Amino acid sequence: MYKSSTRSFPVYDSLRKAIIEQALKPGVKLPEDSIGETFSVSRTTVRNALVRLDAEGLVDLQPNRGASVADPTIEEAHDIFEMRQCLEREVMQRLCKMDAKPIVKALKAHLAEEKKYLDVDTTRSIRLAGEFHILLAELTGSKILANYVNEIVSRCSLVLARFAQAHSAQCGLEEHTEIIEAIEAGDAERAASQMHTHLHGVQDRALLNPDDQDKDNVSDILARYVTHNS
Amino acid sequence: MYKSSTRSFPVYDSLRKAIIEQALKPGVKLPEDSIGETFSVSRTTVRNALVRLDAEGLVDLQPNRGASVADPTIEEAHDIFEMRQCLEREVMQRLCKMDAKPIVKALKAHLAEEKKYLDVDTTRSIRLAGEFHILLAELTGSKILANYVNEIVSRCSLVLARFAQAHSAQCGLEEHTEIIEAIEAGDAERAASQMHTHLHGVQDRALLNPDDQDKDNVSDILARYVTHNS
DNA sequence: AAATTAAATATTGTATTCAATCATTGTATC
DNA sequence: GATACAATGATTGAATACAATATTTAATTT
Repeated sequence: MYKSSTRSFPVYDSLRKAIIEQALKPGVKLPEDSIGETFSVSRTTVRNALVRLDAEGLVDLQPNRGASVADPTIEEAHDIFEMRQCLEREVMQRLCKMDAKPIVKALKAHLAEEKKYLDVDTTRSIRLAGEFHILLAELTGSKILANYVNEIVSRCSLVLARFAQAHSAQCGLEEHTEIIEAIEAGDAERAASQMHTHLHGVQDRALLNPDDQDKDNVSDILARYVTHNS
Repeated sequence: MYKSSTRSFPVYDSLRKAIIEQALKPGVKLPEDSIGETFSVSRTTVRNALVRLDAEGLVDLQPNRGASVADPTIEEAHDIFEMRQCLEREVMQRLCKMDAKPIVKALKAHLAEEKKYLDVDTTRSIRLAGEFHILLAELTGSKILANYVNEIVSRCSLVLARFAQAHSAQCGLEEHTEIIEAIEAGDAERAASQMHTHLHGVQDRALLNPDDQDKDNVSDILARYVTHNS
């Protein structure tokens, strides 16, 4: 998935995770210097990571003014969710045309994992909920589609970080279960509609009564993400 | 759209155009040195452009082995076209929910341009045909969707460069006309189906009897793209 | 002659350096 | 007290330099 230099990958990956897990909030400045110090790499290396994150829409890079965590407007927020609806509908339709057996097996395994950490490890729980959607996309067998879904799910996390009140908008486990059942039945119509309802729920809880957040500093937050593997 | 350093933009843009216009064929190596010389910039600057192009899927960046123009497999080629179908269907559905008047006006203006250069300037003609699809996406008002379409259209050019025999697979003007008519009628079903047929035609002509191409060098080709503003 | 190894060359990875631009603070003026 | 300006400091832009890794060529061995 990611290529390019060995050293910039950890920077890219840590920043990405920190943004998705909402430790780095939208609008926070990302100075090359301090990030470089945190990871003991040069600015050159940091910059590569930032360019990539900018291309993925997680970071906003402005000439001569540096990088900051992307800070979507409410319009962009809606756009992003609408795009996600489109992509995940496609995922549902494709999955329902395929052999359900191995797909359902993989999904149920993931669901078990989700259950396991529910009310135990919140951070992990949130991550797993997101990864459920990515797994769905991967199971279509299309790397391109999976990439797009991965990207849009990340950007949705960003939107939630920006507009939702703390963790109000999370994936419901039962809804994931229902989606799996629809796929098992090979009912594309139902699967797509379940997914639509599911995502719409998340979106509504997030965007109906948006709650403006305030930002804070970087270095200490980021420090916790250094070599924070898995 | 693109941000980041002033100097790397021309490099990014020229490479992008050269790849899309199929002057730089899939698999061709893109050494940082020679590209830097062509644009009179340092490798640092070139590299930024390459990282970005890699993120967009037009360039393949491998650790310690440099960059080359992406060289999609036949499976990826199908994936890319399928993805494009998905995205452009979305575009059609959105456009048909909107006020047709200004949309149709913009599209007809573009179509006139396409007609103007047909059989006159082949390169321009091909570019305009691609831009018709991008214009459609932009008219939805969603920057995110427009970006995705832009990206996927570029990647389709790459696929055509890789598998189609020279210019066998081009957009038909009449088909663009029919799409506009469907939008004018506000008939989402028909618009989507027209678009599907249109794209399927291009795909078929390209991927049914794929024709392996051979590659050649970079510098002289790129030279024609330096500050090729228009 | 074919295959292996070793040396030389070319290319990329990354840090460092200096220049250019932006942000901030302090000062003067109205 | 508010605004405009100037000087300082901080941050980014981009080239250079050196290290690490690949690739090519030549030499050696079988």
